[in-house]
Amino acid sequence: MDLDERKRIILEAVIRDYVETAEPVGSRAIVRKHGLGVSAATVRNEMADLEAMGFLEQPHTSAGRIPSEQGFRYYVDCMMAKEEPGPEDLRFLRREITERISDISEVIQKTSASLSQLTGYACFAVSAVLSADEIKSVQLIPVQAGKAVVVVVTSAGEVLHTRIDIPDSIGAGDLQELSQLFTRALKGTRVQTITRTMLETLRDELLGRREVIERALQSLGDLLDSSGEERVTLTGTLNMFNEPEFKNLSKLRSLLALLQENDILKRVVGDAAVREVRIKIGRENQVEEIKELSVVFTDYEVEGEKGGKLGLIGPVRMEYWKAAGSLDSVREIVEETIRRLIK
Amino acid sequence: MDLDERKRIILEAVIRDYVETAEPVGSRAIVRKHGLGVSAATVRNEMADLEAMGFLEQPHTSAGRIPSEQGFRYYVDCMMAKEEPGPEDLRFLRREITERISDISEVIQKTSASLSQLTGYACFAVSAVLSADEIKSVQLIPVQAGKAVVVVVTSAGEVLHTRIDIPDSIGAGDLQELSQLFTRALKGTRVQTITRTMLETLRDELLGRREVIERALQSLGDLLDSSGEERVTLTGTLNMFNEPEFKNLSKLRSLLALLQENDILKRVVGDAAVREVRIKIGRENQVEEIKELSVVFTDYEVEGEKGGKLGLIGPVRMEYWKAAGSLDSVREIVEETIRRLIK
DNA sequence: GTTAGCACTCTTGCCTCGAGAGTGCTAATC
DNA sequence: GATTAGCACTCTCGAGGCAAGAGTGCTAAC
Repeated sequence: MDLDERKRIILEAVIRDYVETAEPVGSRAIVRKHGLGVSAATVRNEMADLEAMGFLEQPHTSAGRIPSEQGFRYYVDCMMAKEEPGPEDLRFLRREITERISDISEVIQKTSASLSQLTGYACFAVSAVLSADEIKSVQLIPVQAGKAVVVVVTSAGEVLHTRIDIPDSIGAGDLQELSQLFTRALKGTRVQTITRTMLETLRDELLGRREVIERALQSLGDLLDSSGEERVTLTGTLNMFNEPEFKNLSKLRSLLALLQENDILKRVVGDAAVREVRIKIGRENQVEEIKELSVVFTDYEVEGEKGGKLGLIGPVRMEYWKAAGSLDSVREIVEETIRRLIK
Repeated sequence: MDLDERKRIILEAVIRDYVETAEPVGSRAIVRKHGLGVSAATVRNEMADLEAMGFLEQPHTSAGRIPSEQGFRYYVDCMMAKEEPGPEDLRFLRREITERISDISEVIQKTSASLSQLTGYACFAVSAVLSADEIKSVQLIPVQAGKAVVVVVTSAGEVLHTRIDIPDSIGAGDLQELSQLFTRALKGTRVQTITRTMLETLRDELLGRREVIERALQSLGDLLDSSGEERVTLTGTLNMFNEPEFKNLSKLRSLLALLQENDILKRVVGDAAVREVRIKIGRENQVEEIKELSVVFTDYEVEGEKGGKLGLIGPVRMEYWKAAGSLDSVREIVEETIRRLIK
């Protein structure tokens, strides 16, 4: 479906004005603002065509037009130029994301926070599972009679830990020895590739202190499993109070439901990792809860491997150009920052 | 200011009905529901008295009465009986808070979540700074060339960690040796009592590997400082959507502002730790942002020492009796659980 | 001290009406 | 054939009016 030049200009005008004002856009307003050398009547005819094609719609006769989801889709696919953040904003992002950062989850956290602040939309991040991440150390630290803490440190500087019970017969020296055994056995192994079977094999090799090993291995397994879980961060939801579409509680509620249900977001963004900005507009989202919202998101990679996801959530009437541009810039920054962290 | 029996009954009736329905309560409704052997006209006279005393107010002539903040205050101070959760709910709380818990912050997290689920209000927790908590181990783990992670484990099973840069000249063996030195020097020391000066002294004792030690001590100090920070957890804010007072966005917004500003809550609850349920109703809160909300909170202690705080946030029209009762019960459970964790 | 009765007040929902904005259509114009 | 001016038409939105409903305050009787 191709549009001639004038239709494209009019479609763009409607979208820009509507995104800005949240009001239906009339033919007069368009000639007044974008004065394109023809009269309002001509614009009206064109708009009627665009409506017939499904790109515009009317809330009621005698209101102006608003872009349909299909209209936004066409614009996003065929006409839109991404808008990168200005130099000032880029400096802000770079500073927030890279400075005073000590591990990856902090990078993600800061990225999400600063991105939502910058764009005025809610921002989410699905954390990376870095397969390049290797185990560096496994320690069993006694903390009280009968209790110890298992601490795993990875090359990215992530620290996983959990408590276990230990029999009284095991002393501090035994634990230290065990720590060394574990560390030696697992050091250099990629977190993702450690399987339960590997741990089983390890158990067989360490038959001596059965009980501790049993528990330690059990919780090690759990720890590593949990590190493989994708964590979801969501920030800036309060921004949305400024959007007029959230005056009625229904959309607001659907948005805030995301706060409680991590799974919704994971379902929205799916598994594919293409390192491009993708846009889902309103009902294009298969997930019922957010059919009234739009999601703009992208994947980041580290050392050529799949990382996590970053995205912005807003009303259908969203500044897709800015959202997409910001995500492009931020992805660069995040990838670089993480690369430096784990290298 | 004393009230005779009948006024007390009427005040209670107004409060109970209003809390339940969120509608102004009329004289007829009271005789119909609580039939106290007098006519509506008599109740009207009494209500006029109560209004004159400042316990009730009218949204407008010819609506029913609603309790004023002062009315709630009087009720809470002089008449209210706390309502503990039923056995079913207690079992739920105990299960949620005590089972499958591995460290204190998890206890707090779970407590907050289950309490907000149970009461239907938003729940917050200001984390404990446990002075009984001792350092058990300090480890320096090399993760990449020039990078190491400092891991501190305490007797309560908390694990603090941060990354530091190390000069290339320092090998894994050196770091291990340092770990032992640090651990030996700090083991058994209470986290709270470690001061910068102690760390300075330690530095002087370890003059040998200046640079690493410098950095390690620096980040150790930072780590311990940050562990002394009170962390704030807030859960169940979505519950509030069900309350009719949040139909207009202003109160909702003030509530959700808490999500972003931890400090607000800290300012509300202050520092005093009296291990009693305290109630702040509406404008009694000095903090501007939540003058339209009520806060019910308490402190918990561990081994006779100040722990953290737990509280519920709701509309002024709140079931104070249930909130207070639940907090009493939950405090018991939390104190016991933490005691078991650190002992 | 209590109650019944009644006039009064205020909200709420519903209706109507006019202003305003924008359209679609037709006929004239370029 | 595309463009435009003109005009009737439609729809929303806010204001104003009205009746119903709920609850009160006051007075006079019990």
